[in-house]
Amino acid sequence: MTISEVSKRYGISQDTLRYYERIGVIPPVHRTESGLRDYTEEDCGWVELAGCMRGAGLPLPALAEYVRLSQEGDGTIPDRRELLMKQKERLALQIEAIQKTMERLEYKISCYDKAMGTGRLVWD
Amino acid sequence: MTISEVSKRYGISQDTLRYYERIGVIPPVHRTESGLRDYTEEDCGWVELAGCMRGAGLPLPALAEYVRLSQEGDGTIPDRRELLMKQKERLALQIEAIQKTMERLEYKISCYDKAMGTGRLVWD
DNA sequence: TATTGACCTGGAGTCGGCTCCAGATGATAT
DNA sequence: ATATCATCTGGAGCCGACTCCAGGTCAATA
Repeated sequence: MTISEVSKRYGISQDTLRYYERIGVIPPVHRTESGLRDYTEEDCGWVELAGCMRGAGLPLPALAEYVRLSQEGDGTIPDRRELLMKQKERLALQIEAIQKTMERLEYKISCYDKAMGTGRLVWD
Repeated sequence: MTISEVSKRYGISQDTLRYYERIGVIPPVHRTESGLRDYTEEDCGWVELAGCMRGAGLPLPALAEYVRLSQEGDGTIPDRRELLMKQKERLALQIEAIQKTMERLEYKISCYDKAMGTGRLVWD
């Protein structure tokens, strides 16, 4: 699979795909004899994982560390588990913060709704 | 209230407080005769709002726009409502993405839990 | 086989969101 | 009065995550 196909498939730019590979967020991708990237399904799996994690705002260095550990073999299983746990907790906190903010926004919006009836805004 | 007090109260550095004011994420803060910042409770309200919104990852330019509109008077009420709605929707999407990622992490972690019993990792 | 379009690398540039610094001025304690 | 500490401004620097570019190679088509 060419880089342009992978790019379309996951909505990640070619530049970003190369960048991810460079910094180790995905392991080295298989190449054709002449040196062009030729993504296997496994390569794609890593791309998809990176896309998912990045979509949630996980820091790339954490992801790169996970990939590095994975390449290193079964000895790193506990470390990898640990890493994933930490990131999960980070995300849980983040969700909390976002929910608090959403409630706040909803409250404000309700004030604006009233204001749009009366023309005057109370408690902004 | 001095900037150092406000900084402690909201856990936002003095530099960041000045920065926020500079880019309009909070409106101009009241000053003493000699030009030192002297935050009123209203000023603090804006700081607190900014802290909450950036905690959820809201882009500062959006926040600045909101502040600008607020300074402009009641004529901008519909615009402000619109702006808040948009950001709320952005946050809703973000929560979805994060939840998807968390499920994924949980699944992976469960695989690692099994792996740590058997010594072998299945389906990483 | 000549051209055109996709892909390569290494490095530079961009953008958001801070963070740090220098040099000046204000406030406080001895 | 003086030393020390907080605060001021404007500007530079930094970090993460891309994004763009130049100059070169590879591949498909006429």
